[in-house]
Amino acid sequence: MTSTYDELLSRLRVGFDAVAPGADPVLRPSEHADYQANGVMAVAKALGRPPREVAAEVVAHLEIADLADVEVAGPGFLNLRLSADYLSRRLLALLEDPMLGIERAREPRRVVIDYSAPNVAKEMHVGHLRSTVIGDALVRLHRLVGHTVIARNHVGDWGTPFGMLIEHLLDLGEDRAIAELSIGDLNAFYQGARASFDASEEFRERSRSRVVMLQRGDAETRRLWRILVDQSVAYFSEVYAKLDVLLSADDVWGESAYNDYLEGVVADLDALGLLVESDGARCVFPEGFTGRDGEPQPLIVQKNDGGFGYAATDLAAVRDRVFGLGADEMLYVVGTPQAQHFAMVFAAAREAGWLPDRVHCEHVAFGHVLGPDRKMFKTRSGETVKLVALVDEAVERAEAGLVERGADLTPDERRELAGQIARAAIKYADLSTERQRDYVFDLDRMLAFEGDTGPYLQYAHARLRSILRRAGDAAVPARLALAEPAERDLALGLLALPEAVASALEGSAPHRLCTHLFDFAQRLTAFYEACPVLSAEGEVRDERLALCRLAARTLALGLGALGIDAPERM
RNA sequence: GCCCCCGUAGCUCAGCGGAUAGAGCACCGGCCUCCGGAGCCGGGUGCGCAGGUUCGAGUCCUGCCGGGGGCACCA
Repeated sequence: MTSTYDELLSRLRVGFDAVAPGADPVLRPSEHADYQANGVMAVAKALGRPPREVAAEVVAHLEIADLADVEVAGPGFLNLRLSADYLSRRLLALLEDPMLGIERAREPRRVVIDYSAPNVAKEMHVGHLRSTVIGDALVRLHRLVGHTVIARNHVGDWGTPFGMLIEHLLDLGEDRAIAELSIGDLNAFYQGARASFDASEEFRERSRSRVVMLQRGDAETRRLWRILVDQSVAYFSEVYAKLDVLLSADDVWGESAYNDYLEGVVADLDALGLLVESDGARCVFPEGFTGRDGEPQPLIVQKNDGGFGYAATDLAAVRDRVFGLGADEMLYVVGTPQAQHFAMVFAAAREAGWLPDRVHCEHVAFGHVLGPDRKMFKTRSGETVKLVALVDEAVERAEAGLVERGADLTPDERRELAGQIARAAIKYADLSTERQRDYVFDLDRMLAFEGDTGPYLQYAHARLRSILRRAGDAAVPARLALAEPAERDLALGLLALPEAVASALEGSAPHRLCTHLFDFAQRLTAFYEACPVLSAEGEVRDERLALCRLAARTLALGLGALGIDAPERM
């Protein structure tokens, strides 16, 4: 179904084209009307004519009466007010549309989304939260509109630390090591390895030679490495389940997956004449990057010890995703400190011809999670905060809140609901701020049932479901009159969902959908206030129930696209 | 030294070059025997500073100030 916005836009284009072919109508939501078109002033300026005269001419060429009334306002704005007839038709169509008016992509793309990326044998911590949650929302949003998404969890499963980790595994004994890892005590394991490494020259020596054996593909060493990876991935999967994130073990495509291609990357860069040896390292110097002393900035693909830098892995991954997976689009959901690295990798890949212009490639960068002191979020003792601990605490507080409110639930139901509320709180707080910004992690605020929070939106949905349950079956009205302003405002909110989804996708910006859903929930409270539903009669009751059904589905679908559950009751 | 991100109300944050810059929280005052009060209404001259571009700038450009981050072999 074509969205209201697109419908209006294409009608407006006809009028603008008649006066200034190709001009952008600049269609926006409006406080002064339902929508406004701001393009007239620019056109008038270009033509050297009075704006209001141009506006009148544009309006004269419009065929839009079945959709909206148009009125010239101020210096030359076109104010559009959707007709009652159109609104009614549109809402009736939405009742039949499982997508609620959201357009499926005309040309579905293959989108590779790289996110989460924890490290093997290391705890998942608050630093992985944003990548995981934002990545998950982007996966869901792309799938919603019909793109094919390939999730890639670029797990850190390779590199020098594995010598130390494998030796520690041997020192502990396999059974005990597995026991430790399987209960998710990854930090203890890692710190144990670290302690031995720091304490013993003999251990360090073993670790170094173990790395060499690992890189050479020694079978026994690989088997031990595999244990570390498998145990860790199993643990990550538990964390993803706790967060209700779509990632599974099948999406794990760690750094090691590209090992076999690294030499080829270097050889091919060399053959292309892009490789420069500098201080013993083999580097690409992509155009336009300078370092500390104004010198060209290297992207190190092979270190002076012969090992491959992570740039080599990332370049191999780009090649694999473009030519192996046939990606049309690639999103890297990685923190903002990596901005320069990715800019250089993408630039180098483009220079090498591995990243064609047709492939949209974007570093979806995000800011830090801050503690109450506005510094990097740490525990009181200064340690990084485990992701599981974070979620568990949120669940406990949500459950305590349910107990306090005297929710009529069995303990199992209460636990389940507390989990849904806790995840909503954490995810929504993360998703609802513009991603490049840092945000302050404040559980009390994000768990609140009032204000711009996940639980508030869940509540708005549960309240609608409650009304609909009590209403029983209702006839679908033949027409929705929208006699009350609050009904009309709610209807406009329903119609704006496709724009919000499109906007979130366009900017890889889930917060735009969050903003819309919150705005929509506020329209709902105004609607409740002005328009009793169950006590209304006849067609008015049917109409309001239809609006409630659409509203409930809008919230459920919108929250779902963000990875947030919409429970029936709260 | 160079580069990137951020700076909007007391606090947390929206704001796609358009009209009088908004919301939530907190605070104050009102309302409601009403489908879930987890509510509703009212109360506010705040876009870091200075230039510039533009018919129009919180939004774009330049410089500065403040915060965070990056700049050669960790990933």
